[in-house]
Amino acid sequence: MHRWSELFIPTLREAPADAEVASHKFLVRAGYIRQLAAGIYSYLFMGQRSFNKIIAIVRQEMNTIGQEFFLPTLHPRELWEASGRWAVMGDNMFRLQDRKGAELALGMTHEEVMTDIARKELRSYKQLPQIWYQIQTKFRDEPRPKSGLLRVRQFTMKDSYSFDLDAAGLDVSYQKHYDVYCRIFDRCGLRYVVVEAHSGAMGGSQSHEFVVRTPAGEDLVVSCEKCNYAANLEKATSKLAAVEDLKPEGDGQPLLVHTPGQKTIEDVARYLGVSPQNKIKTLALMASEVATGTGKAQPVILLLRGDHQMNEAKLSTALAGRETRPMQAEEIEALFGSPAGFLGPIGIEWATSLKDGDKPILLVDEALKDRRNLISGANKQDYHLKNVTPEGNFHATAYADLRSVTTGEGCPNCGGPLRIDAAVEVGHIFKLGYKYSESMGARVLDRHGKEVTPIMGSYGIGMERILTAAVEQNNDADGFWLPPQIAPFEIVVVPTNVSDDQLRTTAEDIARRLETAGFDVLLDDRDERPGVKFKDADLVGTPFRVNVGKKVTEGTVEVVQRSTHERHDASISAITGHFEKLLRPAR
RNA sequence: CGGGGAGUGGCUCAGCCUGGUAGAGCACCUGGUUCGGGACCAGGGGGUCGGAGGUUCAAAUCCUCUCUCCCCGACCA
Repeated sequence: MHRWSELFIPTLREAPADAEVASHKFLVRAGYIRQLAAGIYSYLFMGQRSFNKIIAIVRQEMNTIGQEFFLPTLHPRELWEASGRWAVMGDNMFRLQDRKGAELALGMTHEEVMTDIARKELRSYKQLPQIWYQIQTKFRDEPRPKSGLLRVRQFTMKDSYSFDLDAAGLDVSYQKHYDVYCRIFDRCGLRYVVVEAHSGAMGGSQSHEFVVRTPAGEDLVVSCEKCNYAANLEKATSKLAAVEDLKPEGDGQPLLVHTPGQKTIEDVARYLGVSPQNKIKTLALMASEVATGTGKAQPVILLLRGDHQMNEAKLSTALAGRETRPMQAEEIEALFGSPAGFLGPIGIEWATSLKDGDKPILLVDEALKDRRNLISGANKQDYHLKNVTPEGNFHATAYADLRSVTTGEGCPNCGGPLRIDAAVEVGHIFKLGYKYSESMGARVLDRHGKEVTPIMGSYGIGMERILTAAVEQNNDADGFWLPPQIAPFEIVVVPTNVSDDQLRTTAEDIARRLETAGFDVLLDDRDERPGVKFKDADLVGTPFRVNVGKKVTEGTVEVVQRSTHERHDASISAITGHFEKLLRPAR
């Protein structure tokens, strides 16, 4: 039996001064975790107990579709060179040398190791499909760890990898993961949403994120108030309300107007008495191949509607993964012959395709397509141009979706209003395609004896984020309560006074019977005043409490539901049946 | 990496400006009273004031350098 008096559950009255978000404050106060360094945490008894329950759920569900492995966390450099990611991962990868000076990395993800096994072992289509997973520590040297366990440098991930003969097979593996992830998060008691996501540095074609809405989150998710559309902000699109174009002025050709000192979109719009929606926003960037840093940078000019924001993920997609940085003042002068603030697309010869490496690229957001008589910078200090019409007065290298959706715009499916919420990403599934199997040389023979490259998927769950998200979703001024499935204890039994023999022995008896019935029970046998015990019980995440007090003489105790503070009397003799109904309703 | 903030007992903080015997509350130990929402009384233990260097008769306090942590930004499978 778990007796509080003998356990190490170091609760704190006050939150540590450096904790900001609820989950961080409460996990520390409840004695679940302690910090060792920035983004590095120790799990104490209560934290590890909850964590083990989460792991058990994930393992049990994953075993229905895949096979559990356990891969090394120490990776030789050569492996990462093979996929090309030794350079790509940059400072985010922890690196070290062995005694011989050979270079190693701490694993931040395991595509390389899994693919290495696949390329050495898989020979025939008859061996496919395969789904391999592990629950393992990952190391990422985040530039800025934050928010307690929400963004850390060492964490535990369930990562899985699928190998299929063809795209149709990948669809099946992907869907299996989708379904299993839903079961996992359901069983963990999370309120989550699945959103379309940008596949980012992982590459690949399709991707979904499983996210939990909370202000503490770092992701922004867009969802429709009317239908079930949901997408990460990096991916979300919207329908825009029509904008009325300006009337042409003069002969309808671009018309120079003096705008002294008016640099920002808002300034110019106000000065000229027009809406920013009738303005062109011109952004000047330099693009280069990721990682090499050696290839020459190519100018990329972005045009957006004046009131829109550029979306970096979409830009990265439009540029086929090349990375960008803002142009420096000298580079702007050299290309436009004008200082920033008065830039525009006219008077410059643009590339006709993205491959055309000698000329600057002009990427234009789709929201500017078919617009007329816009106002842009004139590439001349203190001047702007009126009557600027895309394809009439300049030619885009390409049109693309480059802007971020904003609240209230129309859902792309149904037109309903979109909302944007902060969220924590707890799971992510990717269709990787051939990126790793191709670069690392995994091949099998198909049924015709022809050599083919298996197609891959990769799938991750941030294990501690399940705990963190649950705390973010279930807390109040006094502490938090976890869903019973992932709580370190389901029930805490609290005798109000242990020096009263009857209360103490009754509490012991109740705790023992509940434990025998299969519940995780914590008996608070400490010689403390009731108030102290109640406060602690409310703090440490147990969803139910049994108060063993004066009413034992009547044969009853008090059952308190932590989430609502609702309390009701229950008969001592029928206490196990009582909790069977509360906690095991399905049985 | 840019900007901001903070390091004083286990926790939360005061003291620093204006240099002069290191403090409070909580926690902890002992004894007693108490016992349904973080009790009270009495006694007690515990601090290289993040580190190094400097100024000074004298440094938690002033100066220089440095380390660490937190927040905002950049970044982020």
